[in-house]
Amino acid sequence: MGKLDREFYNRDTMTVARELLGKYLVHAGKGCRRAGRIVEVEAYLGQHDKASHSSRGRTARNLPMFGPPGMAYVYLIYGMYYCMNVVTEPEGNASAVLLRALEPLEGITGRTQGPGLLCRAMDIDKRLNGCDLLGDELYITDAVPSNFRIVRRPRIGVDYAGAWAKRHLRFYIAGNAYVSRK
DNA sequence: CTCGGGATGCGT
DNA sequence: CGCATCCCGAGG
Repeated sequence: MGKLDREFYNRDTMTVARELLGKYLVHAGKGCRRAGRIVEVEAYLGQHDKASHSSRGRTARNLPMFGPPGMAYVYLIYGMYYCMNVVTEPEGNASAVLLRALEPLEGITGRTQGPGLLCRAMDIDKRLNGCDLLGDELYITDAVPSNFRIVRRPRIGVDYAGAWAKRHLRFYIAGNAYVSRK
């Protein structure tokens, strides 16, 4: 299974989000390897998206979002969990896809239903912020083809974002047991 | 510098 | 619904 290349990420964010479903997220750490199948994601559509961290312009935290596609944007939330995004679209568009849930494949002990648990189970934290997903530590690979239906729903936890909160930018694999908040 | 709140998850 | 727990980002 090949690693996804730069051009995969350098596309329309909703397309990347949908196509990430079913792919494999791999964290090859020191001596241990963790992997899971991506089953739930959310799209964040650039600076005009009021729910996006990039909506108030470039800041210290969201810097990776403004960089080239194919990089990881990892941030701390509520003082105790990390969330991982993959940066999409050409540099400067400040768009990304949040990885919300995985189906465990390899080396995973904890739960993976939800962005915070996903990062904990995959041992993903601030150290991996800005990491290139075309490198050898953290990356996403193609998967064996499988048929599934994709469900679209409003994103979780962004009620403050007005009209943007209503848009169906959360995507998940229909019927999958590892999807959060079904 | 202070201060309010957050792309969460868990227990009540 | 409350809360843990801490960093970010806005404002003075």
